[in-house]
Amino acid sequence: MSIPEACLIGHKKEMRAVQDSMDILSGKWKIAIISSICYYNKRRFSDILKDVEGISNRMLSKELKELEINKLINRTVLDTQPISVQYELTEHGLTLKTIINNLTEWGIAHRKKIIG
Amino acid sequence: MSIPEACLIGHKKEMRAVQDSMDILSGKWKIAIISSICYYNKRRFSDILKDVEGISNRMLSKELKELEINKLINRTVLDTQPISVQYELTEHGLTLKTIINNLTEWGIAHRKKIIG
DNA sequence: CGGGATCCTTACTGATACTG
DNA sequence: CAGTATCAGTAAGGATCCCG
Repeated sequence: MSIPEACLIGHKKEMRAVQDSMDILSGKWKIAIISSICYYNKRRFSDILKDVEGISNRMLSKELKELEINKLINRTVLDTQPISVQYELTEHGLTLKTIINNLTEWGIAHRKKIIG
Repeated sequence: MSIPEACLIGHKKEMRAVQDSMDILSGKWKIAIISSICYYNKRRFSDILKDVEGISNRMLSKELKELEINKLINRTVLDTQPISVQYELTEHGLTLKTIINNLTEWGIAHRKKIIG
């Protein structure tokens, strides 16, 4: 992150970038959903429903749709009986892996800090 | 991230860790607020209000309070006329720097991808 | 300047039931 | 199984005014 002297002027660009990320990732569930898919590589609707504690199918459906629109995940209908749908991260979605890992580590560290 | 064969069992622990992080960081503004303070080291209320586009003073006030409760930031009242209040990251809050940087980079990359 | 209080609108969300 | 539809409650957020 070697940041030049432009620091003196401001960080509008960085702030904008963070906002851009959050526009897509914010919301109560998105990160958790992406994590689920990321950790398992491929994941079905009902599996994600179990991974993400507390989410309703209505919300999951909606969030998955948004993630698909933003090209972070791919949706594949499998020809099973009954039907099943598989989600996986796109190449672009995979670039979030670092962030997921950071959040996982930070969550663990934070929990230790709180509990003791 | 060398993950052992425990993969086969599941990733409940990691999922939980991510959720723990998000419980504290989610919300439309928190990450942006932390970024502002992080990038400038010390930042006053009115400055953050300008950095975080679109936030209202009511929301900023509320979010800052929550971040303070979670020990991510410190609040210092400066003895100026009129009064001013400075916020800075705690040691614990500083551990979020990696995540902020990742989000910044990802935001820039994502924008390039979308615009072309 | 840094908020708090009030009011009001919209977005988010869960529960439940239903369909291909 | 993987959603969709409807209903209704809660919470998030904005605008405005006020105060030390």
